[in-house]
Amino acid sequence: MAETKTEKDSLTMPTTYDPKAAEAKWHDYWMKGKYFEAGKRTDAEPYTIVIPPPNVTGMLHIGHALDFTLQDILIRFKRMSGYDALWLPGSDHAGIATQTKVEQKLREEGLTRYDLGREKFLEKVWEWKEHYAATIREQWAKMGFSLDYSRERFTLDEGLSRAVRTVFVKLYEKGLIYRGKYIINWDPAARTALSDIEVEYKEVQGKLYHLRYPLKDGSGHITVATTRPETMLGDTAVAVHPDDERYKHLIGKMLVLPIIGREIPVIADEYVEKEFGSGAVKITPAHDPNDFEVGLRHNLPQILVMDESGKMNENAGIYKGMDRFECRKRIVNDLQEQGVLIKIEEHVHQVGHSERSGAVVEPYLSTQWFVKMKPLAEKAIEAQKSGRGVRFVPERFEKIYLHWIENVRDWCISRQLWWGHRIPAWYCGDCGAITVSADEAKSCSQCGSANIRQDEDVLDTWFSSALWPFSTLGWPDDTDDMKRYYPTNVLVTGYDIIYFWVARMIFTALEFTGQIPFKDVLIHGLVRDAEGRKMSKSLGNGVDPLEVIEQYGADAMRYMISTSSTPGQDLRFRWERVEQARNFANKIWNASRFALMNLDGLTVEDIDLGGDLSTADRWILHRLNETARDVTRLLDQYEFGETGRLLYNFIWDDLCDWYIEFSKLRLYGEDAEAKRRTQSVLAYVLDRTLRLIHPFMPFISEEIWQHLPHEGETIALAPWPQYAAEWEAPDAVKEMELLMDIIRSVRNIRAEMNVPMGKKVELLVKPGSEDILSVLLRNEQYIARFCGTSRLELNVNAQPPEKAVTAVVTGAELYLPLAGLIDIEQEIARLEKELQTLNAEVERVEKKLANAGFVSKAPAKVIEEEKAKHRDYSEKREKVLARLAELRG
RNA sequence: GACCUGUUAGCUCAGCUGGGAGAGCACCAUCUUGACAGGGUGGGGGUCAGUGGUUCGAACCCACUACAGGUCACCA
Repeated sequence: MAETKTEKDSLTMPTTYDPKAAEAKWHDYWMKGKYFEAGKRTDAEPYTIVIPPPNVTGMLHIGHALDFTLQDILIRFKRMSGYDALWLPGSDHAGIATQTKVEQKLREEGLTRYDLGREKFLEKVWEWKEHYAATIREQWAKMGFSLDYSRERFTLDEGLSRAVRTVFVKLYEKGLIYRGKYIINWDPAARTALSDIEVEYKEVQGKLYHLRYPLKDGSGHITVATTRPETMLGDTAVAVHPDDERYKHLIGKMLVLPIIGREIPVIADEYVEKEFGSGAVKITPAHDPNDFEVGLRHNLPQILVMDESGKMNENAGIYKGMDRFECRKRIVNDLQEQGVLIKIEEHVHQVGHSERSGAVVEPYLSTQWFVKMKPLAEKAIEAQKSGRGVRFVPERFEKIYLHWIENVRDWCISRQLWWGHRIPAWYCGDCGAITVSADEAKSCSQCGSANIRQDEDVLDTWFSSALWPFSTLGWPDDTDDMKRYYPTNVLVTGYDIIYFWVARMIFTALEFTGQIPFKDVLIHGLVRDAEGRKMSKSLGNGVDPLEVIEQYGADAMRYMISTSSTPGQDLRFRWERVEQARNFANKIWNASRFALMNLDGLTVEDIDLGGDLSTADRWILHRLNETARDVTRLLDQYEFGETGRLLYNFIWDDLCDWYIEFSKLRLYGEDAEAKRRTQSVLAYVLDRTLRLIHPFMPFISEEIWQHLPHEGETIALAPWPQYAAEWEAPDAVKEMELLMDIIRSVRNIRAEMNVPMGKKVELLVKPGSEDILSVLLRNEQYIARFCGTSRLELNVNAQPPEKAVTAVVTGAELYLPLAGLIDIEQEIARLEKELQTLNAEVERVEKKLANAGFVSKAPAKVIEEEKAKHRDYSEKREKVLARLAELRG
């Protein structure tokens, strides 16, 4: 649908860009056109990104905006470059996080999940989910993301749930999933198990309590130290090092545990370090991971002294029912009274906290499901080290990934929650066997009894996230999407979830698809506040992307956030930068407005870049060509910041400040043919420029592009500008640079000498500079325009008048006669300052060129450049020196 | 304790396989020049944290030091 607009359109364009109207309009238009649905270009190469699914816990924050914007830039870039681009959207059920939120809401109504029961509670969570999934979609729309909604997925939808059960069953059958009683990280607030990485260790100023346990035979005692005295209620031994001379004679003897009175043995185990503390360690197998291991080796009883909410249980005797921290206070008091507590030391140590609830994590003996990591990790390590792994950008994150996976321990995957994938395991009430099945089990696989009961627990959220890149494409079925779009091209995410997610996707993908899930992993940093602090609810320093959009527009936000980022590096959110981006959008808007006012109904068919183009025309086409080449290269390298700067400079400096100013004379001039050619170039360059900026600023580029002469329904599908050698125009570049040099030089003098606008400018050219003169003559009007005068005179003059200012330009002798405006002293001072800088430059280059090592070893190109600089600076310096001599008489 | 990242203009940051120090904001001067004052033009401002090394040449590579931030692992 080729359309041509007339200049009338531009009259309706206000002098500042109004993002609101354009944004709503174009997003609807894109959706109606289904431009982002993949699979239409069957002959094109696919390019796939699967979105890191946001949690349905709430609204998207500015960190999401960064992550998604980078993806949208890539996907739009690739779509325009001709790929069959698929950006697959979705969201994550986020087990603990979502359940906690809904429970919080219930609590406000005075209810708990138990009041509702599992089914009713889950209904509430689904309501919550629907609400936030819809909110998230609205936010995506506002940010202008080109997602393929026809393929949207949710981690708990039917297909993905089936993938989860399939993986569980297969791993179980391979012996890579097992159930067992181990020490796990227990969150007493959420009352669920956690995996190792869901525990955050924080440095805490605690105390080290030294306790004296008496020997049963009354022959003495052993001193042990602990940071958690309440766990002594569960002690079942005291361990010493087998070679420790101090204790050797006590090994095998019995101690009497104070308060409880239980008799516990002194055992020998190499785990104990002789040098630390007293060299004797109390062993609590049910409440400490190391003690648990020791307990297994020595067949010690495992005594739990707390319940699931962190309260002391019946094994704690008189402390039963007390909260664990309350109990600590009381027991310390009691131990002191009994003379057992002999010393309390201040002790700084790391204490694990639940990543979700913030509660102090309790190492807790409990029966849970685990994934056996070693065989899976080995495959992943092998793939990575043999070069068949994923490519991390920046590279350094590969080390972090490898370090983790090389040291990973078994993964606790069961959670005592309701919101999530229920574990597909059934226990037989008759024979006790476990039946694991991807489909609903009806009877025990061992004895056939129908008296079976499904495991109450659900799987860790990250278990389903780990399958995301392929489960979303239809796995375990061998779907068309799976065949076409897998493995995906790039995963874009923050460094904070490399362990949680990236690593787990890699090893599960290798295990189940035999391929890496994505070729590249682009790691970006975190968005921090203006002071560099992490954004958090408690600080209240978070930035709402919708507010940014409300104030400055989605394009400004996108441009700001994407171009402020360097791979792997955090960035600070500063409103000034959004403002700068908004101003940039406005600059584009106004440049376009100018073009539209002056295209006189030009159509696509009218655009003709052949024929006799002006120097400026050829120069801007050359610059556009270079810019397209560099932007393409930089985007392929994920250098968003550099790309943004390149486009900014090209648009603001080259296109607006130089080319558009140059074009005015021809657009306002009498020569109809020249005017038409310039209109062509202007329309063409603007069109291609909008395409280049479109991935960053989709709305404004579409809005303007639709007003311009164009072909096609949307700029989102317009072909990406390609570099073409035919647009190289070195001669035009050279001439433009000379002109710019002259103009800048004259402007500089104007400003320094306070020459008023409109004052006649006379340029004198020394005899012998005829080639320069011809360039000047050809561009007389332009120079006048740029120098702020309508009266320009060009003269050949061997002897400049005394009251003239020297414009130092390479290849020319230029003087501005400014009688009455300057005095000689002033000009001498100005020239001397200039001489100083030139001297320094010449000296630097001469030193370099005089260096034998440089001349013999540096590349020829570099030497040539230095020589050219030397000629340039020397020439300018000669002029200044000569002029100074003249002025001084 | 191990490792990682940073330290560049008053502020926030670029500087993409080593080759004359950049941007935005702020500051000063100036311009109501027919797209844009959210603008134009011109200008001031930096021993690129420090020391040593490699190199013809270092903000960039190597070593060490200082400071800031982070990750991981920890012994009761």
